[in-house]
Amino acid sequence: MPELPEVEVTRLSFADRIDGAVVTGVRLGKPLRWPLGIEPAQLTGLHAGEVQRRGKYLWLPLRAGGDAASPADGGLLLHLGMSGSLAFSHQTSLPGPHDHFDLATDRGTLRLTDPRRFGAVVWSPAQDAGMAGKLLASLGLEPFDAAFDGAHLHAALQRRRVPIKLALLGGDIVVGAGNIYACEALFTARIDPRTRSDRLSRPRCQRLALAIRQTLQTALELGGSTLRDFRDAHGMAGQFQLSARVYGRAGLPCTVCGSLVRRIVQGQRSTFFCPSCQKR
DNA sequence: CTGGGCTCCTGTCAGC
DNA sequence: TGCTGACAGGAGCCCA
Repeated sequence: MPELPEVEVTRLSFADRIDGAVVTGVRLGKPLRWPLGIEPAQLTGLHAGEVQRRGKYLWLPLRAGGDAASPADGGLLLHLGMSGSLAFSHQTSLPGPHDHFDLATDRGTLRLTDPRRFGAVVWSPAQDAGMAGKLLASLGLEPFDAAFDGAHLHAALQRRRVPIKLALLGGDIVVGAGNIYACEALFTARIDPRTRSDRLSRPRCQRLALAIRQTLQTALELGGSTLRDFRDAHGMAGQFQLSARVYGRAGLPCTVCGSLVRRIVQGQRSTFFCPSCQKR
């Protein structure tokens, strides 16, 4: 589920409220992708800072408080995997079978619900150290970073021979576009998802860079996509899926030309595209 | 280094 | 109604 827009919508929905909260306890459910990496009791008493996002990861700084740096300082790196969602609420119900992490604070409880458990909550001493450092190190540019433009995309793609759709999903060139938004951005840029990355001309890379930004921006404004169960930390569903032009529309007419949208498989994942609008 | 394929786990839905 | 298989928004890891 959660691609950049959903993660950002989630972040925005609780960032103000958790900033400054003091941890009062931690509850763990079933194991997630990786172990927490710290004794849960050691988090009690730490002060939460501003939640940040990097790609599809969230980083919640936790500090001992006071002015001086403390050996206890660090933070939690959170990832929603395929089916995760976060809720931050005062009145937290009894944990259900898919509630695998609760961070109780004096301002409410941050709860990760994740049926498939591909998500993660991992302690690191800093964003650029430990497990977080390792996971974030290989990420590509943020799509809204000024440095991400057609020239950058073109240069990066020159070194790749995989189909462009897979290069986008890789996340080491540009982060944030997952399966839905990669399909949608390629449609907007009128590029066939099977096109070899190194065959894309500079003008087409320019179009694609713009399309990626535009697609993610629109999704953000619509509150993300809710295909099955995505909710932000207020429990709100997203609306982007209603405006998807190719994703999930196999066999339906293209909204631009009327040709039937096709579904193919790339890297064991579905790709949707219009064979008429999108060129190699 | 690149690229391809597998894997983690559970839920849902289509088809029989 | 019940069973089976396909498929699902991510991405690390192993191997050639």
